[in-house]
Amino acid sequence: MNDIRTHTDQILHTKAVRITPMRQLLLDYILTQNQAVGLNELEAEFPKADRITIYRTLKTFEEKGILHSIEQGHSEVQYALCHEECGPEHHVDRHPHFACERCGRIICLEEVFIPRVAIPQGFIQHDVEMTIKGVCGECG
Amino acid sequence: MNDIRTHTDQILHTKAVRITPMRQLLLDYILTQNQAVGLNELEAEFPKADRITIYRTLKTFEEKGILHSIEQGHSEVQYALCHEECGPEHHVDRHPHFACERCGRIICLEEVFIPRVAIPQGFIQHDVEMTIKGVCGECG
DNA sequence: GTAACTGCAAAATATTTGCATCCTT
DNA sequence: AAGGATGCAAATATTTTGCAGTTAC
Repeated sequence: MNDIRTHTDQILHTKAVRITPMRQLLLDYILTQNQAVGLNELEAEFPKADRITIYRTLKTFEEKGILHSIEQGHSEVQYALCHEECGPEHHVDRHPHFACERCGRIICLEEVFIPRVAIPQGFIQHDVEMTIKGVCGECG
Repeated sequence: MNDIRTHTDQILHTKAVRITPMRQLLLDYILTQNQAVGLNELEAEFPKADRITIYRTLKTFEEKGILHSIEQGHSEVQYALCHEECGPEHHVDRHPHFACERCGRIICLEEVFIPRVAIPQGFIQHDVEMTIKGVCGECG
């Protein structure tokens, strides 16, 4: 327990994000999940917390390189933990995401490398997003 | 001009979608674009058309395999033309999309093949979505 | 002390459904 | 004729901004 808290503060400190109770609370929770989380889930998990503050905390975490966002489909944006090297204006989360059609979970496939594809002449690539849709191991 | 109209009707007929003026209008327009379109663009292009009808037309086109949807980012869903083989419950639009950070256009990279990546044991893959973000040839 | 964070309010944007009427097949 | 499409209305969901009070550093 204390380890998690310590880890949380460490992350916040490393990424130059002010340590506040709200941020500790949210990051603690996200660290225990091994799937991406969305705003609605966090709001349900912490009913006392203000929805807008959670929203802005996620945005801050994304901007500072603690979380990365995943666009899953016609629903809500999901957030998952970043690599350690991520920082402001610098994300290296180039792994695919798996979106389960049954349970709706978004799972980071961190061990899977996204192959670089050829883009047309004159185009500049900054980032890639890859989402695989199907049925996860627990639902299959 | 007549060629486009004929082509439009051909597509509608082939994909078993009833031919109506609204659908001809929208599909005609989409056929002339070589980038993905969104609901707002279509509404602006056809001010007399009902927004909800456009919305449902896009949904129908997607369901019947005429258009496929692209989730670009924290904005609106975009739609682009399908391959000919696409039909209800059967999409084969497995090409990457390029999202330009300057002009916001979504361009289908139809000639680029999405490499198949390894997914964990027990997972079943149904579909892939890949979006490359950067600067397009015209903006670079 | 200062800049940043929080909570409350409110708005802007996007997505979706109901229903009566009209149109395509 | 019958089932599907359209337009009007309205609801739901999602994302975003403003501002005053509070807090971390």
